[in-house]
Amino acid sequence: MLRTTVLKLHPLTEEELAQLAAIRAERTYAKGEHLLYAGDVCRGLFFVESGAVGLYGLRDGKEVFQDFFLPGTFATDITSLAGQSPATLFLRALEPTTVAYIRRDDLLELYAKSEGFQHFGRKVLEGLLVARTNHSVRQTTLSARERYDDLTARQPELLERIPLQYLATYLGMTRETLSRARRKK
Amino acid sequence: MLRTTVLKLHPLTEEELAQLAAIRAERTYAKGEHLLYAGDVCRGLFFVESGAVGLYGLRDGKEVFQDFFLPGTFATDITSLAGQSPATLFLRALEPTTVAYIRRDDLLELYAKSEGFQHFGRKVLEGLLVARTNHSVRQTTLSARERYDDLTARQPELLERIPLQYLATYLGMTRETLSRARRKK
DNA sequence: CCCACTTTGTGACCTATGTCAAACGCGGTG
DNA sequence: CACCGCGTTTGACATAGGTCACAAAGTGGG
Repeated sequence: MLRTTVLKLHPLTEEELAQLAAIRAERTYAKGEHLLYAGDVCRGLFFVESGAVGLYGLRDGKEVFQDFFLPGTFATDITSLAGQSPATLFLRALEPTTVAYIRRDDLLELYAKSEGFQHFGRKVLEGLLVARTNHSVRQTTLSARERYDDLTARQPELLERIPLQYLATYLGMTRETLSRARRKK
Repeated sequence: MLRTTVLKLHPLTEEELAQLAAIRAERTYAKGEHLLYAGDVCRGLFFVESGAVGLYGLRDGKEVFQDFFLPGTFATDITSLAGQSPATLFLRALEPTTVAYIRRDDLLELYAKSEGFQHFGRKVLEGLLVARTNHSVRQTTLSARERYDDLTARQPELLERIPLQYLATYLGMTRETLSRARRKK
C-alpha cells in the first residue's frame, strides 16, 4: 500500500523502495486511541494503511477537526513535525487503524542519501499544501450549505466513514447546522 | 534579497546561487496590476522583493483574500502551479511591487541538477504549508475579535501595509465587523 | 488648496448559525 | 428484550456577525 502510493508520487528505484521499507514501523491503534497529543513533539509521519485518522484542535474544550486521513494518505501535524515544536493539534484513530510510521530522522537520512526521496518528499508536501489551500478557499468562499454539498460531491467516502458531528466541525459549523443543511436537501 | 532568503532556508553553494540568479527575471508591477489571473495557468513562482502582493478569490463578486506576501516571501497559486491547472485565485500587487520571477520549468531543471535545490524547494513548501495550516486553525478556533488581536500580535506589518478592508476578508469577516473589533479595543 | 476617489467608521436592522435541552434511532449485549 | 452507548435530529431561543446606507476621514493628482 505504501509502495503503491509512493510510486504514484514519484518513480523510486527498487533499492530506494527497499530502503523506505526498512525504516517503516507498523503500528496499530484502537478506535479512539491517539497517534499524537497536543503538547508533544511530532517525531514522524504516519502513512495510513487501514482505518481513519482525524487531526483536530480545541476551541473552548470542543474538538474542531482540521483534516481526515483515509488509507493511502500521510497524516501528521506538519507544524510540529517541521519545527520540532510542541503540537497544537491531536491525531486520533477514528476507527481501528494501522499505519506505517516513518521517523523524521530516518526520513531526513533518506533525503540525504538519494535525490529520489527528495522529490518524493516535495510531492507529499505539495499534495498536503494543495489540499489545505483548497479547503481554506472553500471555507471562505462558500456558505455552510454549499460547503456540505461540495464535500458530498468531492469526498463521498468521508460522508460514509466519518461521524457527521466531526465532519461538521471540519466544515466550520455545528452538528446541528449540518443536520439542518442535510434535511433541506 | 533572494539570496539572503534562500540561504536562510538552505545553505546553497556559490555555484548553485549563481544558477538560481541566472534563471530569475525581474518584473515590476504598478499598484493594482495582476501577477496572475484566475483562469490562467500559473507558470512560475514570484519572489517578492519590494511592495506587497495579495492572493484572493471571489465570493459572489466580492474579493476574499487568502494570503498576503511581503518582501522576502514566495507568492504563487500553488494549486495551479503544482497541477498546471487553471488558477482559481488572483495575484495582485497591492503596492508598486518588484518581484524575481522564477519559471517552473527552470526550477524543475535546477531540482534535477542538484540536491541542494531539492532541499530548498522542500523548505519553501514546508513554510507555506505551516503558514496555511496555522491560519486554518486560527480561523476555526478563534472568534472574529480574537483573530484580529492575534494578527495584530503576530504580523503588525500587515496592519500597517494592507488596507483593513482586505485584512477583514483574510480574517473571515466583513470590513464593518473588523472596524467594530478595533474600536472596542 | 481643492476636488475626486478611496478607505474607514457608525448606526439600525436582519439573519444565518450557535446554544441548550430533549428526544430519537439503532446496533450491541447482558 | 430491555437497557446502553453512540450518533443524529429537532425545537425554542439567543447572538455574533452580516447587510445596507451614509458619514467622516484620508490621500493623491491638477
